[in-house]
Amino acid sequence: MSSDVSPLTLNRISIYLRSLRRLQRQGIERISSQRLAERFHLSSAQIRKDLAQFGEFGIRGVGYEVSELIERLTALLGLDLPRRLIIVGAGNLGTALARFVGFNSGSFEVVAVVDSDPDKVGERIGRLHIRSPDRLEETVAATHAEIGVLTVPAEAAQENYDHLVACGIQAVLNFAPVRLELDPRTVVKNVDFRIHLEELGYFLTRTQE
Amino acid sequence: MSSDVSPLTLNRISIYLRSLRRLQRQGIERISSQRLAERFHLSSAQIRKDLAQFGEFGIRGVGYEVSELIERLTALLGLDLPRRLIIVGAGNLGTALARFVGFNSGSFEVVAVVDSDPDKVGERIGRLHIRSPDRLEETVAATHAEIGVLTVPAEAAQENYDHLVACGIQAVLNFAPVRLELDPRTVVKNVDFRIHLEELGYFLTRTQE
DNA sequence: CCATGTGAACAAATTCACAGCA
DNA sequence: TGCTGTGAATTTGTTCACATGG
Repeated sequence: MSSDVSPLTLNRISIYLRSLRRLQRQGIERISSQRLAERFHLSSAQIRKDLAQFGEFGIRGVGYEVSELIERLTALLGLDLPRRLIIVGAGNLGTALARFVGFNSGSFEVVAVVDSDPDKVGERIGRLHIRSPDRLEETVAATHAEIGVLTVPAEAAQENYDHLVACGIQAVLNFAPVRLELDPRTVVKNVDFRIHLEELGYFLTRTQE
Repeated sequence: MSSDVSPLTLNRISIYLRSLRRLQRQGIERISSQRLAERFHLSSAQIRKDLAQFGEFGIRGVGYEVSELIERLTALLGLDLPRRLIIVGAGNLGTALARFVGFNSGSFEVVAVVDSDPDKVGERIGRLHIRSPDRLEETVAATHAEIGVLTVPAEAAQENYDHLVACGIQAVLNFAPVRLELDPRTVVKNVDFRIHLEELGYFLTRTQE
């Protein structure tokens, strides 16, 4: 289908959805793009443009039905289906993410943690046992994991990514500070803390001197 | 100064720097934008455009001197100065980040961890004790922390941000899934895992049906 | 009448392509 | 000669402003 939606738009859709859920909790049933924008520091024109890409969700002269819009956006992002995560790399970050609420809420759930260190294999993180990557394919198949989370050191990132791809994983969230060489059949989102820190550093040098 | 550099450019500068350091470790002394682009899947024209914003770093007909370019970019990002981080929120994520290598390498260092839970105050994370936010101003002053890292729940993010700002923090890395209402004297970078997961979810729904 | 949905205007970012210098 | 540095062309993203329809 029309898979050519800009990632910027998609990010904003996530934000709209989150905002709408808040409104819903507050019992608000209808909202205009104008008021939604004011409430959450967004742009009303952009809200309309973004939404219009996916259909006519609003009622002219009235606004949007909160619950209906939530449903539509939820379906759009596939949040009505469960998404199972497999974490590769049980260091500080991997371990924390395995327990992290954001990774275990809504439709997302961590179903497996893998680490190549034999000393770690067998250890427990919450209710999960750390597994060896030797049987990654089996693990992926058994748990129906769809999203791989890479929390290995930079040097090991590419091989682990390749391994995940070989096991049928199509979506990867990469925390290793490397540009991976990508298989075209996958999507990868990079989360790179150091880049953010360095950006903040740049700002601090500008303001301090 | 010319503080109006796009964040996109700045992100790429970080990536160039990282790539150059790798080349340096491999003993490469000179590189052209062309070969740098090939090696790390970048765009050569963009490399030149990005660098040219900050001066004439290259030699026509030859390329760039790796070590010199590293020096210049390091200074540009202020990575020649130490940057101290204070982590606010000692949950799973905050605790992991306090120990995370990426947050304790190069010029970055975690110098304090703060949590409002009295049961946590006094506990140790590595060589740091968790402190109470009551004396945040003192803590910031004593540790010379410059960058605040927000790892508190969404509901608590705004107040903790405001508190950091009141204590003189100008740069914040926000992990809470909220759009903060910003003080204009600060820069904030948001890291929002859920947005990334939802983007991946969108892709999976497109390819699976 | 009022807020959506949208073409048209504008702005930002990227890519192209080449003049100019080592 | 061969690369950088850079205007010009193009693509992408955002904002404006209004015709359209509930």
